[in-house]
Amino acid sequence: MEKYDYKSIEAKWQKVWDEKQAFAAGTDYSKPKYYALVEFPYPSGAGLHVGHPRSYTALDIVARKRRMQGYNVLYPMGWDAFGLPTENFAIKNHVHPAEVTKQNIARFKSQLRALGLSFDWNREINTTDPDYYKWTQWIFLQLFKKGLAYKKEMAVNWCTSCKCVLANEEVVNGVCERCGSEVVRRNKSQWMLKITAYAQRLIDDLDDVDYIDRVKSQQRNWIGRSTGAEVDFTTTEGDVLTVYTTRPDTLFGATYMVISPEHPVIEKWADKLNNIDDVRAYREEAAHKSDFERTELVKDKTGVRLDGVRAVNPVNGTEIPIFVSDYVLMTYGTGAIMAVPAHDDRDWAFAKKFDLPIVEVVKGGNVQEAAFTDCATGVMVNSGFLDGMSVEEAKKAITEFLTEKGVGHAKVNYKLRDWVFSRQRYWGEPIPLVHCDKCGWVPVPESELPLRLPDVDSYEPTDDGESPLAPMTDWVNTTCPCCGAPAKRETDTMPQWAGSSWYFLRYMDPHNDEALASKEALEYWGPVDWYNGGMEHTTLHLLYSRFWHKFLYDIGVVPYKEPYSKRTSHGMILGQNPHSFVNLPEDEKKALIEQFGDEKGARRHLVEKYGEMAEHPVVKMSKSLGNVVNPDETIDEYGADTMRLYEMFIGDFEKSAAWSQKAIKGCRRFIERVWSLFDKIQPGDAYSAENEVAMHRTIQKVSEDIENLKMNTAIAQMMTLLNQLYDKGVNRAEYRTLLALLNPFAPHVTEELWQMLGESDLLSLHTWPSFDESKTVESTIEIAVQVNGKVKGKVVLPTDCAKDEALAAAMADAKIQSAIAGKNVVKSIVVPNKIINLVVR
RNA sequence: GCGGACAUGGCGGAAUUGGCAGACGCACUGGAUUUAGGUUCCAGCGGUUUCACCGUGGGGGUUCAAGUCCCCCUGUCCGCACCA
Repeated sequence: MEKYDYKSIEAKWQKVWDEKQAFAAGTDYSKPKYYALVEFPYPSGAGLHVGHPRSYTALDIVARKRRMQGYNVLYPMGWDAFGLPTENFAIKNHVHPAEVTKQNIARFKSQLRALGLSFDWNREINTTDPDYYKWTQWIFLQLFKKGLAYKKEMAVNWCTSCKCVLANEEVVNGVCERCGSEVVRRNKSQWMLKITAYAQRLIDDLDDVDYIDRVKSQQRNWIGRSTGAEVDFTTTEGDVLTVYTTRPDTLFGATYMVISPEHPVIEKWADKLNNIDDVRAYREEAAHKSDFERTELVKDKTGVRLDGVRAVNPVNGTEIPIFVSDYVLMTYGTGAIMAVPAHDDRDWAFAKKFDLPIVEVVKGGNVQEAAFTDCATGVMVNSGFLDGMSVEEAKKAITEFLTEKGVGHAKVNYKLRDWVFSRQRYWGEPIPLVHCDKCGWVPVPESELPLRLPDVDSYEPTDDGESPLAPMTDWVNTTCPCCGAPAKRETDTMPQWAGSSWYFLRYMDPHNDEALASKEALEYWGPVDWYNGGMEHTTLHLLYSRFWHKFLYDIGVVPYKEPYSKRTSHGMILGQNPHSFVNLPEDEKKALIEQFGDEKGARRHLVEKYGEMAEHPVVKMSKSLGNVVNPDETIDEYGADTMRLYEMFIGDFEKSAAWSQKAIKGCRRFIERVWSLFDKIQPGDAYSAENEVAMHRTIQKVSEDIENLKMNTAIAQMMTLLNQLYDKGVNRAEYRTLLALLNPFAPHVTEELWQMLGESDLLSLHTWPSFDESKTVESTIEIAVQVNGKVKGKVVLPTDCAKDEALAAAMADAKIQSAIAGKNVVKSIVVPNKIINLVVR
């Protein structure tokens, strides 16, 4: 038999699949459909990362299995190509971003093709294609027409390096998610999308979809629903200050109030405040703090008391002071709180610092030492008519009381904020709106879409926060579609998340120029049956696209309320840290130990030299560490089949895993052994008696494991089977089944071997093997026999044999007899087909 | 601080959900083939004082039986973070 020549085999079958259009999704809508989806990549200049194929291969396996099971499968791929890195590269190298995008896509595409992924390339999409973003703009216009897009002057997150506004979701620990630079607050007029209008539905409908739990809980957490009450406090100025609280039960314990530095009432009261200068100074200080500084100082509370105005507690008439402090946010609730230091950690810290009274209203802790925040066990005290109630009872009673008196009511709040939707950059979808002095903001007529990005001389972002499109007067100056008067175009563009918020719909009917997709296609293909992607998109892309989809559902464009039936998530592929002690070559380890006394000293030295990360043997791949694994080289050295198999075998799919240049060899050996087994095939149309159970078990295990993304154990099972076939012999029927099971994982080599068997059809489109559950069990089974819980012997019994028979066989065993000799068997447990345990004394 | 996940050989990881811990692979050790290296094949591979005992981060508990269930502790990772 010839040598396993993976290079020519892989090239050959990729060409055949392409020529035969083997993986094109069919348009026969009477067949059962399956829509498998992976997140389309941002085509960066760095090319494909070894992390990309982990997700793509896993769902490729699912898609290939579904095809073999007879489904009409849609497994598409495209490009999320708008975005800053491309624009920055274009600026630096004086090329048009469209040109950069084209080159990057070409590279990505050839890399993906080399992996043998069964994408339907006829349906390839690109978010920067005007025929695509025409519909992104169209959806935006529908949002605008329904009042869900609005422009607002507000404090926004401004990345000092990207010179661009960021969404809340793009700010991580006070710095830019993308570039890590400082993010500051700036007041700017921005387009906003009212995602908050969908907050409750985005929570509720999670009950109807099959997402892994951590995705659901992270989304719920991000939306942040809380229930409580709004309470009106009158003030000595007569104005009413409304607060939001989740603990209305503690109202009797409110000993002061705090308002946010941005609260409008401050300027209203300016004349009445004896210390207005101090208050203004404090407000200025707070405004100039970056998000980073504000979160840095979490522990230390600052604030200024409003001297001259006091509030009145509505339940007991007590006059209480009002403070300004930046621990109260203008963007949540009403921007004002009632402070109950006895039962809230932050209020407690503030009260201690400013020496304010702490009044216990829920019994159960020592409120002079720490706030008592437990809601489950406490009993109300010092609270008039609430005394003696539990916290839950008191919440209900006080809310009813406030409602009756007209000074409060139950209220639900969400942490979720509206989506800041404009960016002051070039490489994004133009926002299709025109501003007319007479008519205000007017949509570009739908017949004029797409509104194309004009060519500009400079893509440079500007320090004053204007879009690079702003100086393009020819483009900017237009006429009002409404009244014909001179008007100006919006020059901001959409954020990168726009194009990806609906792309899965376009795959269903990618060439339609009359609608984003036809009704029939939307009805047939949707919703996505299985969507896999990264955890980092849980609160961004995944939430945004659910929002857009619900909106499209509301206006009758799509016929179902959730876009994705099932969502799973893969772990990252990490690299070895070359600076970590355990990864050093042995001689270097020795040298360091000698130099610094012991391993501890050597490690300390490495931490001093390279920082804390030296203690982590496994880290993210990065150019600076030189631990980036190049997929092209890996495919060149081992082949795509080996690479696919290894990425699936590397570990638990949901957890991050470290790439090992050594471990990949095991997968290559496995394929070589499958190849070599070909020479040992005996004739036979049915499984041999010796292998039958193993065959059925393997089919069952592989079939089930694929559904649960347990690819590592599916492969282990096939390896076990292969070992047995080497041991016990293999016939044609067995070999055919092995090839079919392995095909989704290693499609090229199995296709080649299939052809070598004399088959003329494509294995990729052949039927998936079936198993008979009754044939997955052996007729006899070896059972461990324990004495007092310790294994003392083993007996071979017929499967499902009677308990007394099993017990008799165990007692007859010589080893067991000696283990229980001279003792009394006081109890015997027989679990059929599992274990026998004798309790002796 | 709040929420979630996790802890098993030298390493990645299995364990039918309470029933023989360490499947499968990597690395390693011996042997065979080979001029040699690589490849391939055979055997071994948790620990120890090896006819046995001890072993799933540590301590307690439930049970005939615990990696798996309960309580406490320690550690790691992730998400959110002054959200009232």
